[in-house]
Amino acid sequence: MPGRPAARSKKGAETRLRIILAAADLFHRQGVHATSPDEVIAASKTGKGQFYHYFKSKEGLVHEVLQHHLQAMTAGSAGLSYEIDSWQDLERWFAAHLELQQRFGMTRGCPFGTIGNEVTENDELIRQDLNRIFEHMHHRLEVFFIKEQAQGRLDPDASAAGLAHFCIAAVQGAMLMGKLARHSRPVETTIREALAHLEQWRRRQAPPTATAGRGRRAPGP
Amino acid sequence: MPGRPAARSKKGAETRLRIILAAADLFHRQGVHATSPDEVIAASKTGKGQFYHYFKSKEGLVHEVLQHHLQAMTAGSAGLSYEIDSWQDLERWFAAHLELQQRFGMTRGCPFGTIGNEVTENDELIRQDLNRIFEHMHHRLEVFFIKEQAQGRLDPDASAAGLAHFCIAAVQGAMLMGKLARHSRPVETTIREALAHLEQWRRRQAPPTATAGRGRRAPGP
DNA sequence: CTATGGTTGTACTTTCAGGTACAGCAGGAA
DNA sequence: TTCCTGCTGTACCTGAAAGTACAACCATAG
Repeated sequence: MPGRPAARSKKGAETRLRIILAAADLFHRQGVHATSPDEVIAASKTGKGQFYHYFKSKEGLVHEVLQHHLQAMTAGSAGLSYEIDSWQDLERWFAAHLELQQRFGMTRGCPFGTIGNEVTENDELIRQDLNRIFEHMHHRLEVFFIKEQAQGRLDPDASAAGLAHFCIAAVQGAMLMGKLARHSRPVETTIREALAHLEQWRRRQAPPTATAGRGRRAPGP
Repeated sequence: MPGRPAARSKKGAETRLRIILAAADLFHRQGVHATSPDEVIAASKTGKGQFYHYFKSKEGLVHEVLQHHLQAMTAGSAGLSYEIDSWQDLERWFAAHLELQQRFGMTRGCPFGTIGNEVTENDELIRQDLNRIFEHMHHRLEVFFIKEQAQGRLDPDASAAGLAHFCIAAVQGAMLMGKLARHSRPVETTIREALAHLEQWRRRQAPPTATAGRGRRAPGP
């Protein structure tokens, strides 16, 4: 039970949320290290009193921001939908990342990747928070792939978990490239290739007859 | 012509290099923002005098570190070979990233990705340095793919530039995931899928007869 | 109305990041 | 030798980042 992380009145909850949202935006724009409490305070139109009333430290704020993101993801209220129940949803999920990048003039990456790359060996708590976020994304994707396999719309030889990692990694890496290039082409082409790869696994029931083992599996160990 | 970026004596050059190498390692471990000049000075066994004698500011040091990396890449003296002249070389290139991650106990990502995600709109110089580094990697890969196409070992319909982006993004994203998960599985599986995707394009001359247009192309616009 | 507990604003403190100033040294050229 | 120039060490300075202290507010339960 930490200091006093929660607000006990409606007004307090609003203030707290304003701080979290302002911080989330600043973290996305410039990362955690480059963002000072004073900046967050200014952006959220609050004061130092409130800040340290609701968050025990800057690290505590980061933690709460990530918790907020995670909650938004699970609740479906995130800016980007992680409800993936069809291939079309999956394509939308990819496209949403491209749009996210474009929305900020190609100057930002993924909020989680931005924060994630700042993590060091001392930031255990934050690292775990981020890991949970990515595990959640991974889980959503994996479940979708497994379901598709069960429905016979995805090669049963495919590794659902592996494909999920692959999708996330492609998107994360692509957004980094796009941000550094200040261009959306890296994102577009990477997404295109990633989708093409999924397309390969898709609808390939690997009839045990002819084409089996013709190099379609990922190379073994 | 900035202050005095270059060393004029052999001893000076050694000191300068010690600082660059120490900084490169610290940046890789904990990022730029989390690394202070004092830390670099301590790690390189030098003093403030030397530091500001050879580098006009911390940002200047970052720039020089990246230039050093770029030079190492072009000279082939980087820890990781970017000479890609065969599919085996390409597999080695992927594998080298996995080894890099494992060498540090899965606690670090790619040095460039780590720095790259810290870049904001104010760090134009650094952003351009990083972009050049990634462009260099991209160019190496693209040239390889083009050559393979010329040799008839890669589908001429493939986008060499797109595949290059795809490879880099996959590796970058994978290393971020691996660092956050403190595990190498995300990297392994992502690399596996990426290679499987390349395998698809490879040796597929798309004989204009039978299999043409059977969903192998990336989806068009 | 008045305590009581949550909420808010302001002033202060501490530490450290980043950088300057400057003095001393070293080693080759003249 | 004595310069001259580059190299090295130390002391110092300034501002900002992070956090503390505390007083005042307000809302409402009793």
